[in-house]
Amino acid sequence: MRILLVEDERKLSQLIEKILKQQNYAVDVAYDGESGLQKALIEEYDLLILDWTLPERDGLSILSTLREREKKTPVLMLTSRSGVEDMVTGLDTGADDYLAKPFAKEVLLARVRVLLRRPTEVRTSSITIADLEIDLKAKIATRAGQMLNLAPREFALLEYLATHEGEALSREDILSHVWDEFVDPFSNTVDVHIAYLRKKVDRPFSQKLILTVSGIGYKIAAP
Amino acid sequence: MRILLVEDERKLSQLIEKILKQQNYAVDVAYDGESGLQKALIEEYDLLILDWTLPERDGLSILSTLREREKKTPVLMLTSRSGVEDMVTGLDTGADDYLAKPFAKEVLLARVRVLLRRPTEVRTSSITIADLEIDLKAKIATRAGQMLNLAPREFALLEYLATHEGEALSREDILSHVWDEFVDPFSNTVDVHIAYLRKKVDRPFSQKLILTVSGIGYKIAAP
DNA sequence: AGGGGGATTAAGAAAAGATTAAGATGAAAA
DNA sequence: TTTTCATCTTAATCTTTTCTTAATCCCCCT
Repeated sequence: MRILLVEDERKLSQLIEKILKQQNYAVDVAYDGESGLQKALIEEYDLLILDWTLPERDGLSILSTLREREKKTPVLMLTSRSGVEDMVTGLDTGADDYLAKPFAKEVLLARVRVLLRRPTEVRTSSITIADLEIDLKAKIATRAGQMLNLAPREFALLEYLATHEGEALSREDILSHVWDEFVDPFSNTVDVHIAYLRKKVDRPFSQKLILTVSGIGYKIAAP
Repeated sequence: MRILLVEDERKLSQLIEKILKQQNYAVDVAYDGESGLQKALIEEYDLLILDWTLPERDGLSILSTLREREKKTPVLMLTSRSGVEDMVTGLDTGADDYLAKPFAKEVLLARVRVLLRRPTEVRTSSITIADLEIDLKAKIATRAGQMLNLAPREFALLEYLATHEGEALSREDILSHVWDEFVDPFSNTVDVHIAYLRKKVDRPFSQKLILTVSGIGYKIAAP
């Protein structure tokens, strides 16, 4: 875990650096706002610890600049001010936490741990087959960057095929996974919906992805 | 945004409930640890506010049980203790923040905003989608610089949609995050409020941002 | 030529969604 | 406390989209 500390008071910065390094964090230190901002922009940190009052450029300014530039790194603001106003401003500008000086070593470390465990990367639940992309969360399918306007059942059908890419699926399989129990098992509704899907997914493009497996059923696969 | 408050002191819980509801949050309240835990396990909350000392089961125990069960809902711990020890314990058990009683209203709200904002996206207290801007702190929405006069529930609905930009949300999802536990789950009230919101957000403009995902629900997205 | 998949299409049925109006509710003002 | 006003919910009606049925077409094989 890599942490950038921006703090101009040498005594304090050395102390914090030592505390963090004892915990095996990789720590970079900047002693003024301008160089702190530069480092934060260039390098990829897991956490920034910013003092509020700094020479050149204060912590709040660094923070808002970073957020404008879409930098999502968690930020812990450090301050000697105890005013409610400042704290609210800091948090609303995009800080994730706020710590008033002086603080106990253990409190600092607990806060750091909270902010570092955050990388709850949201797994983008999407499937890609050749130039076809299926975003399961947004319920959007695109091919060659072009949005396909699929009806609910069409999307469900595509989703089922795509989660079994390359696998030949029987009509019964498809029927039982994409339709509910009340559907007539002798109807040709799967064929019809495959046709609908092809009209949108394959017809406008040269590469066909939805393939017929004669005597069996259908499958989807990159060529 | 739906919040569960677990606090046994009636005076305080009523006060907090009022403060939060003024901000258009949907608030459920539990007055002891056991029922609080049950609610937290069953319902989908965006934030839990837990008092440390509670009858039946204390806040820390609720927290650790939830984390064992893989519930990742953000947690704000409330406490009258100011001890460093307790705070460290709370944070390390999985709390995301910690607030010592007594606290200022504005501080509580700032903390709540931090914990409610989108974990993946840039952390600021406003959301922009195309020319639509939503100020989560001031509870103001503007489009093309023009102020939209949204009713409380309309704003809450827009806020929920916007924090999940691009994602198709089911009516049940929406109902459970924008309304509290006493709403009738079979009513069409979501549809109606979507219509209200559209009248203000989309109708006067050419680009439609609030989209229907047939068979699923709704989503908000830039075109 | 006939038969067995399979593909396609149109039309009506069914489901889902949009819109409104009216009454209920609840908070602020008088 | 009563009145007023904005907001919310219910329920009915209208509109749009989606789904299924069933008829026809197609193509390959023997």
